[in-house]
Amino acid sequence: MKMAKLHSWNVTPKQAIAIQHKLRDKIKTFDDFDSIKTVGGVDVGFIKEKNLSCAALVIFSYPDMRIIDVINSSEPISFPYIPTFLAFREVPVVLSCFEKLENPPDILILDGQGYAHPRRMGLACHVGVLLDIPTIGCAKSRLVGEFNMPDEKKGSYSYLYDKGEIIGAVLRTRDNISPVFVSIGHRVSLNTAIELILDMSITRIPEPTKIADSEVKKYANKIRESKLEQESFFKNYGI
DNA sequence: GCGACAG
DNA sequence: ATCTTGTCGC
Repeated sequence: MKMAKLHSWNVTPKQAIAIQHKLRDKIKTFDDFDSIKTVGGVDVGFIKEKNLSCAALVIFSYPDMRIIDVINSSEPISFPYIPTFLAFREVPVVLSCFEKLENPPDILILDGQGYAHPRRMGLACHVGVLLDIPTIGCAKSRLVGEFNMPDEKKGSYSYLYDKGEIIGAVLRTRDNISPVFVSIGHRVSLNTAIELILDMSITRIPEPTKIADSEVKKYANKIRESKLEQESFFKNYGI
């Protein structure tokens, strides 16, 4: 798909903050999409020895949730892991997956926070705004905000608050299993985000994220194996 | 200054 | 995230 003019990814934390502040005004906190026919899930993995970040973007038909496409890509690691700057580490390789895609999914689920971020610009918002597509953030743990534990029953949730503002929801996707943290990314309301995540969850982690996670691990292992091939190749040629 | 801190 | 074996529980 076509990409808009992007900002640099080779930045200092101070520049990263400036970028987050600038992009923050572009977030659409309301539903802005037509009927959902496809949903996507992305996840990123790292191979430190090769300084590579790899990603898997899985596209599903909706609501039947059949896998209709799997796209992989890898890029050099360009940024360290620093809380609140996750996007600068993971977005580059996610975008390279989208460059290989003709049509983006109607909704994209990311493994991390969206609006539930100190500057309201978590991973899901960053990807959503840059590609201008509907996104939802679903994280396994909290970055910021206060909340009361929701009831143990699947479907129950409580709101995540920060500085007097609702920034997301703590949602139970399974009975008696630790909740997930849902927040909007772009062009989706929080209520819709909660409903969709619940609808796409069979186990604790929503299917798009779960499948993307297994796919990226498969892909990363393939790259690790090819490393052995490369080494033997050099050996065979006496390099 | 100290503690917290998505993946 | 990644490194790693067995093990407790539905």
